[in-house]
Amino acid sequence: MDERKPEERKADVTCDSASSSTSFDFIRTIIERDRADGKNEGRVHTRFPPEPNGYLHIGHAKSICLNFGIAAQYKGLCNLRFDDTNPSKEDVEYVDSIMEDVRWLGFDWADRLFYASDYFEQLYQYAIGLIESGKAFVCDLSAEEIREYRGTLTLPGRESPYRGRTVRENLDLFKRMRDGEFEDGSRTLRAKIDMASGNINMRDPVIYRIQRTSHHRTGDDWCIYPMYDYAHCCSDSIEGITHSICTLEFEDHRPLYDWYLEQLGIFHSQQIEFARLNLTYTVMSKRKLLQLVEEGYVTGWNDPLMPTISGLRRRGFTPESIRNFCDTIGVAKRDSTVSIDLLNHCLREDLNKRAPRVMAVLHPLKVVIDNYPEGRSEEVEAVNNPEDPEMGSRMLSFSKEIYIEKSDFMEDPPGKFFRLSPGREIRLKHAYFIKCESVVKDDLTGEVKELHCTYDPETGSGQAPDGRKVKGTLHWVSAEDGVKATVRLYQHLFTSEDPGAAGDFKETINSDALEELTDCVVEPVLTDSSPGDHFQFLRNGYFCTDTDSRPGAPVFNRTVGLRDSWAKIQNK
RNA sequence: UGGAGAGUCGUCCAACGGUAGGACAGCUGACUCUGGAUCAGCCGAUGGGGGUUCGAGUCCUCCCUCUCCAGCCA
Repeated sequence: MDERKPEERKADVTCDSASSSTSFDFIRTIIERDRADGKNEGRVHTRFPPEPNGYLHIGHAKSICLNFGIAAQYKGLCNLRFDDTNPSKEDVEYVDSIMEDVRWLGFDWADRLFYASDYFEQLYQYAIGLIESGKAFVCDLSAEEIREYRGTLTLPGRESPYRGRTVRENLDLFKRMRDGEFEDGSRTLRAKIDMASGNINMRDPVIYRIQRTSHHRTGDDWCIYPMYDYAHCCSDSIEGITHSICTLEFEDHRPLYDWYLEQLGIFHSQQIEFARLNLTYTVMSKRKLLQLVEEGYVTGWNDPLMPTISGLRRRGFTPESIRNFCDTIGVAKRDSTVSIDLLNHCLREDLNKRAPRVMAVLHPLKVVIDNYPEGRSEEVEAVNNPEDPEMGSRMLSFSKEIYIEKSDFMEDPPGKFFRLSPGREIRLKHAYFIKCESVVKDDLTGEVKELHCTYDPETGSGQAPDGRKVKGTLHWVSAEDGVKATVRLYQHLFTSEDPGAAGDFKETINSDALEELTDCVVEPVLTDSSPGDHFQFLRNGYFCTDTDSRPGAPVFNRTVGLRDSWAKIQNK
């Protein structure tokens, strides 16, 4: 009984009295029903089946979270299986990166790492069975001819002239295909189904093709390789996969998936299709991502601008935030495009709890505190994270010259500007109130070069003894021990919410997506950070140390900005 | 009359035939040594027409719109 309600994740949701308000997505609904029916003895076994022909992206994360998540929820298993049936596009580089990314996301396939290529011999034997039962034949039509014979979406196809070969002849020819007697592309093994089917996948699909390409795992053992439709369902069957979850574009392939398993009479996995993830301002197809990499629009698969798992990781995303995002978006069958804002929300939610706060000035403006004693410096205490007292505090040194953010000063401010301006007093975070007394400008350009302020020694606690208030609190870095740093700011990679909508997606690439600031000044603690460390740069956003960072020359990526209500006011 | 699938707030996801709910975004306000966080409130949807029913987002029917499929890719 208990195992019928394994909603562990939602266990802490109030389940008051009779009406259990738990709702399942359509996949879990199917699984619940299957379990209730005793199908597969109640077993739940899924798999994540990437083709190693590119890096994983956030869309894959949705599938990974679904497959591994469902397995965990129902105390089942989830395999990692590489769908490596096309050696011309695949590479070990991708195999390695995929494993790294799945692990980083927090999932574990234990000892269940498989490759479709593990099953090549079994698949070959199955194919012989198909030939023997008259369900497959060797076809001598060229690729072009097959296309012609296939018909069109509205017109039925014609049967191959080789469709009537005897079992004996097919067996002989298929063996010789394997033995390498024929040219690449000269023959195929095809299923004998229905050339008039409205479903083009059923018009005698190719099962095996001849291709002399070294395979990254099987080397030159094979010169024939099975097609996806055939290899995938058989692999699922061999592994005892109960629920084979894939994306919507394979819906049309399900009849073929079922056909192969039925003809073969082997364990029948159930294919279930869901809508793939689309994100605003993002392209998600591996083909397009490959193009961005190969044509140099980004620095690589792990460019922080990329929606790849490795790109998001370098950008500073956490696995928790991605998993939480995948839970939040749910799963359904309708095409949808999730707002990138939701991803960013999940990110901030996580980082807000865990990222230590530090001060970093991105666009420094020097401030001289005229009444602060020359040569003196003092230590002030700064909490590391107001959300989590356990993260403790650190000491900062404060002295006569500091830097503040250029945008925190306006000579002639509009009404709702709460920051520094001539004659106005603000608070320096963790330190004193200062008041702007005068402005030093460049004679030629009029640019503000330096501010002269006075501080109130009585306000060291952050409060004024006389009770006077300030509107704003600014972050700052002491000029004396601030460390110079490079900071990379990112915008969306595309200027269009739907990059592919109006023709070529590359035309909507945002050439200003990366802005590199080389004159930033950060707190000295940041010199010790290592790649991947997360921080909140107070009032600026969440940042992480980049892999390009070097001792004495730190580099940070802005992972995501803070919600900025001042920016909203300005935009009105 | 090619086949398959899908239509619920701006966006995602919910709703045994029984008060259309949540999240993000947006807008107010409160609070704050981050214009952050937090809290409170507001805004806002069943593609259309018929039908069944005491009652329809849900069932039937007709229509409309959108997505996918013509690789020896996956």
